[in-house]
Amino acid sequence: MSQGNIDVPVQAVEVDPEKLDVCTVLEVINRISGKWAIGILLEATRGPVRFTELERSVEGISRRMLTLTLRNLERDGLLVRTVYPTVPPRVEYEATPMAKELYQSLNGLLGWAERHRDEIAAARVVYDAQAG
Amino acid sequence: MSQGNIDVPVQAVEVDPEKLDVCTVLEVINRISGKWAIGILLEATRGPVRFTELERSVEGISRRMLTLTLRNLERDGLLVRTVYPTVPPRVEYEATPMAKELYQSLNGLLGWAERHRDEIAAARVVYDAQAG
DNA sequence: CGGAATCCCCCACGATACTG
DNA sequence: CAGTATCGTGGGGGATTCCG
Repeated sequence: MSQGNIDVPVQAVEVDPEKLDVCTVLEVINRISGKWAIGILLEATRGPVRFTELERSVEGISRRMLTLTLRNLERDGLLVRTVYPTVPPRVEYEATPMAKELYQSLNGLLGWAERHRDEIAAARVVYDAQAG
Repeated sequence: MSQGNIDVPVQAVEVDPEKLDVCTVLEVINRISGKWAIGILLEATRGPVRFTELERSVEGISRRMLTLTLRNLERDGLLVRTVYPTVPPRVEYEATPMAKELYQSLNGLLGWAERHRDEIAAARVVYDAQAG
C-alpha cells in the first residue's frame, strides 16, 4: 500500500528488443515468480529477520511455504541463514547484497505497473465485455 | 538514460525497500511469469507478427499455449489482434506502446540476471554439496 | 491459416499434524 | 521457536484431434 514516489521517466523510450535475452530474464522471473518470494525478500532486505517474524509479516503464508521459499532463496544465494545455538532456537534470515540489488532492479517494473495499472484494468473490462 | 541501456551501474546502490509495493510488482510478475509470455512479447515488439510466425519463432510452444497466451496478453491490453478478412485468414499481433515500455523496464532485471548468473549458479553448487 | 475442444499430467500450494 | 511429514487440490501446461 505504500507506493513510494519512484522516479521513473514517463516517456516511452524506444528500446531495442534485440538486447533482451529471453532465457536470462526468464531465469529471474522464475526465481521470484513464486507466490511468496518477493514478500519474503522485501522483509529480509530491511535487515535480519526471524522465522516467526516472517510468518507474521508475510500475510497469508503458511509455515510450509515459508520454509520451502526460504530454502530456495538460500540456495540461490539470495538469503543468508544464521542459526544461534540458544534455547529456544533462534534463526535469522537476511538478504545478501545480490538480493538487495535485485530489489533495486525491480523498481523499474514497479514503475511500469503503477503507471499502467488502470490502463490494464480498463483493457480487461473492454475485452470481457465483448467476448467472455 | 535511466532505463533504456543495459549498462546498469555496477555498484549496488542502497535502495529503500519501503518504496516497493509488493502487490503491484506481483501483478506484473504474474502477468509475464507464464512460460511463453515474454517470448511472444519480444517477437510482437519488433512489429506485427502472424500466428504461424510466432509458432515457429517461439521455440517449443504448442498451438494451444500460443493461443491461450495471446488471448491473455490481448486481454491485458499488451497485444493488439488484427484480423484481415482474406482467404486464407490472416491474423496479426502487435505489441502496444504499453507492452514496449514493459520491455524497457525488463532491462533492469536483465542486467541483474547477467551480472549475477554465475554467482547464483555457484551458490547452488555450494548449497547442494552440503545438504541436498 | 488460425484457431477451439478434449484429455491428461505434474507440481506449486494449502491444510493439518507432529517434533527437536 | 523453527521447523518436517503427509495428504489433497487446482490450474498451468503438453499432446492430440477437430473445425470455418
